[in-house]
Amino acid sequence: MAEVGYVPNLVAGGLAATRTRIVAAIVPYIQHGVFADAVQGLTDGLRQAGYCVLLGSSGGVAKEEETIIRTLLGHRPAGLVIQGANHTDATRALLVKANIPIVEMGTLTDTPVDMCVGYSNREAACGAVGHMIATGCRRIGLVVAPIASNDRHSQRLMGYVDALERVGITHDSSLVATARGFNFNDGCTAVASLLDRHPDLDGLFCASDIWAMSALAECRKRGIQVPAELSVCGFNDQEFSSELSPPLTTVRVPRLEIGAHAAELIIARLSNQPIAARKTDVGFELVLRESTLPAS
Amino acid sequence: MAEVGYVPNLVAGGLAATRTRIVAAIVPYIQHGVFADAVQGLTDGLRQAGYCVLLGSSGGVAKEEETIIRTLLGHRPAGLVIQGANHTDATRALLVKANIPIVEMGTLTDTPVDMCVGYSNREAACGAVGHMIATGCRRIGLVVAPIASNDRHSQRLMGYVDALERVGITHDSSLVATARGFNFNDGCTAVASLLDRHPDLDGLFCASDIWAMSALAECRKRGIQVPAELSVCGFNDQEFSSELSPPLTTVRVPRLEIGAHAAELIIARLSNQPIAARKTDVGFELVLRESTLPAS
DNA sequence: CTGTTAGCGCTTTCAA
DNA sequence: TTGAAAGCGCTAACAG
Repeated sequence: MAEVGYVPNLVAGGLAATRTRIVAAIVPYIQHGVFADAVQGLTDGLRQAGYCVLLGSSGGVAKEEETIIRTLLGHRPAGLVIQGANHTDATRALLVKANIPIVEMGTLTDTPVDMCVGYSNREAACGAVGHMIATGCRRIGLVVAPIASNDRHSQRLMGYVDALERVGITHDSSLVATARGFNFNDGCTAVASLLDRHPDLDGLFCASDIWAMSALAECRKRGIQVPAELSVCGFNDQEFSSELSPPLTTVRVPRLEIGAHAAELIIARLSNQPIAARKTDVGFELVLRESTLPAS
Repeated sequence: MAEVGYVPNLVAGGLAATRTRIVAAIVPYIQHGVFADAVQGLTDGLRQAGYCVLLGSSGGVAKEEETIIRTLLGHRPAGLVIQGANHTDATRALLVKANIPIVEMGTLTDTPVDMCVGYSNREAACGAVGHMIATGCRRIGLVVAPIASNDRHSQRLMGYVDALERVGITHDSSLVATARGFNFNDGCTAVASLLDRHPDLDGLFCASDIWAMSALAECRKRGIQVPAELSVCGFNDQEFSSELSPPLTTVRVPRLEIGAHAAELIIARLSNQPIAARKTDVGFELVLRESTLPAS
């Protein structure tokens, strides 16, 4: 049969069985290394169990996310994986109503739609900023994504504030710059405005390595010594981060593993196996390199 | 209707209409920035026309690719997009028989299964190596992917040979190192073996920026000055490439645009619009930075 | 255990 | 123009 080149019609099969072998995945940007890694882990994990990934990219816009989810759900996926945990009410309702296994990735929440696998963005950011404080930084800037539309980055902002308050530094919101997107140039714009407004900064926490890369470039341009004059810390430990000049201090998160674990959770649910926990903490690790001062 | 939270069953719709609004996409690695960019362009372009992307990752293995394509084709996609143009005979037969619009990305071939959009890997590599030769390099190493399974990289190898022969240098195959995968460490291994065997190299062309990043790291480790002692050139112009130390000379290719154009082609076909050409050359650009000697 | 039949939820066609 | 009916190609449930 296979010799004749027969390819079974999975659409008909899906209709008949009222369940497909498709899992929907929604990420803000496929291009972003962090999400790409998670999708890779997810795809590989699912493939072994015979599932395909139906991919959607929201651009980080909640309303877009809703539209995409509606479409993807129309294809009656057996499960759904999504980045983050802050969705519109309509989205949440849609997800609940779909009545399929759902994994929210990259964050931890006590109220997942169904399951979540990630790490504490707040604690990770607090740890990173805490390290900068421990090495003597007192005036620390922050570059984040628009916090209204990005729960992980709003958590990182909270972690930043936590670390400051812990040592009695009051949070100055003018030290926070919002980057428009996850591109090098978006980071440059944000960092430049921060550096213009606050020449007295002695630390800069960039909630994405790509912006830390922008920061290093901007500092080079302005003749600011890193870390002597300004400590720079990133987030994600992307592959290039150790190769920047200076090598970047950052927070390492198990990106591929997050996707792989999401796949396991979905598959387990689909085969009626028990789930260890609705919430899986994959942890994080502070990677100390040369863009921050050494701990004394 | 939408207020009640009704989500139309696209599976039933697909069966009834005998055509879905799904386009299959197969790339070697989702993680690799180049493919992620192409998939992003594709996804965004298709979404506007109401199509979703069903994603597959082959790991660069031809046999895997075949299996994945068979599965994806089972979902009766309206079109299919795939990286590269060297497929197994069975794969080609499968694609032809599917009788849907197909775009092969990232390469140019005179015998596409249906359509292709990309650039000449051979000419691009020839241009890059030609530049190194023009700046005085005579003993140039090459780092590529396994050429048997990667048509784009085998084209780059040909371009490398072209450039050498043009100035009368005979190709020495011991100067070619194969990197196992597209990771920093894979590049380190390949570069290290090359540097060990050939301490007299004065140039190194890495067919992927990630390996050029490895090369810069390896040179730093060994105290080799770049470009004074060894010129290094990459391929792809990834976002980090300008931020390495020294900034990397590389070949820029319109990654996002390739995906976006593939989307346009598929959509045009699906709406019975005429296609300008089966073969679209999106070109490339040599980006000269500091990891190669200045042209004198 | 094998063979048959009734749908799955839509689109499309054809009749009213 | 609107409405009814016939499938799309499978799976699952049932009867033999």
